[in-house]
Amino acid sequence: MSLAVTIKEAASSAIKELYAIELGADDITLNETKPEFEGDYTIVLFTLVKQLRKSPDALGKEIGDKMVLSEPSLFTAYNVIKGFLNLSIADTYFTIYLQKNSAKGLTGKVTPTGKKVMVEYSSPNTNKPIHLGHLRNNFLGWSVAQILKAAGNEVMKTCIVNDRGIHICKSMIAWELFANGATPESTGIKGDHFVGDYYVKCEWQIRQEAAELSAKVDADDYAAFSDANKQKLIELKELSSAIAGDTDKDKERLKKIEDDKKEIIRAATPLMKRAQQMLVDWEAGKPEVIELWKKMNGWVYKGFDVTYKRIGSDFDKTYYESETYLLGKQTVEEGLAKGVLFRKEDGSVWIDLTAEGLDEKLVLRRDGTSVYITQDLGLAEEKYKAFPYDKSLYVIADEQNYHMKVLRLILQKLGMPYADGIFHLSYGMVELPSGRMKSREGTVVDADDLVDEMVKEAAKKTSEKSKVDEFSEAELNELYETIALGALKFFLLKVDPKKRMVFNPEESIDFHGFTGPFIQYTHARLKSILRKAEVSEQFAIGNMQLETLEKELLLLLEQYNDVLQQAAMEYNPAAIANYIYSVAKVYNSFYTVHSVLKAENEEKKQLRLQLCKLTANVIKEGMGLLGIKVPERM
RNA sequence: GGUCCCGUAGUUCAAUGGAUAGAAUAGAAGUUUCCUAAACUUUAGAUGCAAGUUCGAUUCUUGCCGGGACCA
Repeated sequence: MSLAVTIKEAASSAIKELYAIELGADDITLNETKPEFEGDYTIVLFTLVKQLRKSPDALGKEIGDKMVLSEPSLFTAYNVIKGFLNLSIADTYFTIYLQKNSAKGLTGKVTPTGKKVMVEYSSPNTNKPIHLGHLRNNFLGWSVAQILKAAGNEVMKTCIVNDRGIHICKSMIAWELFANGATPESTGIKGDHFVGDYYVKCEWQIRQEAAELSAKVDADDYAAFSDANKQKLIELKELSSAIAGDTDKDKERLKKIEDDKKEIIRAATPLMKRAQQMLVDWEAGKPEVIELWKKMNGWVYKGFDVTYKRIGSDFDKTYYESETYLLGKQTVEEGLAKGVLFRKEDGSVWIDLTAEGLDEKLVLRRDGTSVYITQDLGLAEEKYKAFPYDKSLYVIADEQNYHMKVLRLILQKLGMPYADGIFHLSYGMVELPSGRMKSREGTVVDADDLVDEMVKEAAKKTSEKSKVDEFSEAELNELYETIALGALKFFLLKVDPKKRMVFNPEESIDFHGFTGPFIQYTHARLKSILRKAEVSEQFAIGNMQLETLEKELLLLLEQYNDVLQQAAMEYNPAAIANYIYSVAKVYNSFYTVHSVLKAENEEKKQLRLQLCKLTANVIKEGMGLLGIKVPERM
């Protein structure tokens, strides 16, 4: 049982004895005591005033007296200031804790919850390489899965690969047109980048064609368009000429008209038509299209494998959209039978979510083809069959909030037993100082490039510091990777997932302060000490007096399990990151003030060695939860 | 037009309704005969605006202003 819980229970039993009122641990507000006051933990008395009908000061005195009296080995003193009851915890509590825990690692202590949790994350598209935004997703998903495992859950990591669709066809078309049979092997370009380049080429070409078509449209040449679209374009033209365009509202309307026009023109370009046709051929299973598709996706997967391995993402099960995109139609049928869904006159199927404050939502087109949400309905079913979960997390960016809300609602209305367990772990987008990353404008930060650059930076910094002269080249390279990825992962995980964050390529690559390398460095220093002296587990340290910083450190270390539980409950790796950082920070302060190897006496030395060992363990495990390795030396 | 999210030092991030709002960076000033100075110490600097609930509000409610996302 953690110290915080122990204190709460002690308080609640004191209150019970004093006032014959039963309070649960949750009714007691417990904080760490602010440094300017005497004490370690603080009970906020205001919350108790109403129920116990006494002044805060009187309550503090009575409860404090009672607690110190009934558990003298735990509480050594108390004071009451302005409605706060500050309790001092006996040093022996910490020394005993230290002795118990320094020897063993911390993992495996948690009791299994018996709960199954599925975590879906990463979910890449096979038309472009992984970028910075994906990295946040990958790190977050992996870390949350790890945290949930550590908290005693059975976890299954899944990935849904978006391997079909019009965007995939675009890369294929461009490759056919421009590649002359080139391959990743022949060019030496990583497969995912290779394919991504053709996607970009295709987009670029489409824009050229669209510009030409647009000029024709402006000259009233509609030869390239169907009658219906010709009509629409003419209408749009008339509409826009009717708008004055000087107010903001007008400008907005004009922009919308312009966008509609662009969309129609884009769709009429030869390349878009070809891509559309290719998608039809793909769905029809046309052999040469399927073959090309397999070949190009194969290149992409080879590239992804390299990146995934490097950044440490892995999955227990991978779903492919090409295999799931037809799913969900049966679910729609069931929904119709149950009357949850309804069919409109044109044959399309909808769900009415107006009662929930949302709109009507299309779930099946009138020609019977799927929309995005159709297959998500089907995939949800598949996932539950494969792993009957209590919770199913979808790690998806917050731009999908509406979509995920609808998905969950539909499944709930259909009465699916797993619907309530669905949770959208929504995270904010990563932005650049100049704003949102846009692949069309080429402002996307590529993951491979970014990691390379950080490795280079890590190598430079390490050679400046040079405490690893005896390392082989292979060991050095491993160290650089460890530091670079440590910096990157920590940077992306230290922020609350829900919040949008800004990545500044120049400034964010930092190895000082609140960063991964700072913690890695602290760990290396710890290990350096531990290599120089034997830690004797048998040594009795039970009755020693603690220095302020020793106690402060132990107080923090003792909270490890509570923090883990909290992080698991909130699906929030940032809670771990913040905690580990404060551990490292306090340790560094301790390190400068007190010597371990040259401690005042042998007992102190042993105590501090054990303290070092426990600190190193906590740092290693905590960083492990974030997917960050800590080096033995750096 | 509708729904949702976000506004905290110059900048990037913290803060289960609790005490004088924490860090990091950038700025200023220091600390290497001693376990790794990627460290440590000192210093200055912030809750968008206006009401409300409360003993107490960065946190909850409402309105406004500003930024973003989505739906149509």
